[in-house]
Amino acid sequence: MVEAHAVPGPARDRILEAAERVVAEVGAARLTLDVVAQAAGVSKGGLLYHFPSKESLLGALAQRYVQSMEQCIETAKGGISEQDHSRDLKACIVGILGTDPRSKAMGAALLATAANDLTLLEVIRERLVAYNQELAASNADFARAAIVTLAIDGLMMRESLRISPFSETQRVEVVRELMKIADESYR
Amino acid sequence: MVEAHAVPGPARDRILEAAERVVAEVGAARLTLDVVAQAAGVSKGGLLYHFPSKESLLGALAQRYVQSMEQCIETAKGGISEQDHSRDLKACIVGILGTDPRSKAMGAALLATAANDLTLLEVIRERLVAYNQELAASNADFARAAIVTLAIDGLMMRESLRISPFSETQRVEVVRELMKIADESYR
DNA sequence: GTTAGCATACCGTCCAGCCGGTACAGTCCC
DNA sequence: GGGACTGTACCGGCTGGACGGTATGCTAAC
Repeated sequence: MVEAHAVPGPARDRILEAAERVVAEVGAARLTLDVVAQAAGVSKGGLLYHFPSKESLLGALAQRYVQSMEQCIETAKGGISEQDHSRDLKACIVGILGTDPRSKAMGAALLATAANDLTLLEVIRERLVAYNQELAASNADFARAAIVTLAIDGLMMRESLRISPFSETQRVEVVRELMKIADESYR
Repeated sequence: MVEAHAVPGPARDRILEAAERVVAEVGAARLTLDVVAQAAGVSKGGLLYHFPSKESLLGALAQRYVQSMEQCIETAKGGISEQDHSRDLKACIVGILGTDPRSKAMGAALLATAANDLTLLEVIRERLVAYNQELAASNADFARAAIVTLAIDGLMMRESLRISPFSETQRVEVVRELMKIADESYR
């Protein structure tokens, strides 16, 4: 069972966070309104007050995915020198593949949304398109930088689905090599 | 609606193929036994004769994912020189990101299985672990080669979820660059 | 006549969404 | 200040439909 964390704060956020926990722990198929409500410490009626339908809950999860991504990257930027040419790309690597707990929940949000309705992911696509345009307009080697972002996504997905074959040391190697390729992308 | 393709051949394969079509067209959440049966041109009883439970159907989809992957790669090997040191890795790129229709269905199989029960993906993890061991034992630059495989997965996933931001020409660029990194991995 | 390969009808459960409530904090009027 | 009214936030039982699975019937092949 997914326990109800007595987390304070706005009910809306508690519900979204609870939904991510439910997906991570019992799977996207068991993401029911009752279970989410219980995990969030709210009644079903209370949940439906904030999210009038399951679809709206899933849409909010997709939105949250985008926000978490931006926040993780923004936070990670703080740890990288402003002189570094590949700062943005490295922030993606560190932000998403680092230890930020928000990044762990992102996979759950993506999976839950994707499982129920692919069109709800449009908001994520828009964000990726914007990022892609930035990349194309920058002085980076486009293809090489794009591959870095793809590898980030690939690793995140594998870990969300628990099918990553890497040992801990291998993972460290991979992340370090990603940083190296990020450097190679800018010159 | 998902039309019933009057595809001949063994019913079992027709059902699995139909399931992949259903997921690709209407989403993993609407992958119901009734819909799959209809799409495969079989009755529900007929479907349940071949797959006694939904779980067994999903398990077979995961198996099929592994098989499709191996076949796509094997087929692609034919188009690459035996002298090429990075032949195996390049076969992955071409096989999975190429035009083979089987590779298109793989994302659907993965998504459907993941949405319902992550433990059914174990068979996929095992295959990845095996491949990872091959890679580690080879004379390739491990991290660099691993990144190629991760980027392949990342791109495949984005395209399955229809959130890939790349234009057609950008995609070609990315694939070409992947081939280049594959070469860099072996020397 | 027995088995393989289906089809049809049906059952029980689960779940999304609805609805009739409750509690409470304003706030406007008198 | 106190009654009437309104909006916000939330509760929990209910129901109708969907969906997984069962039970049974049918037919052609061997």
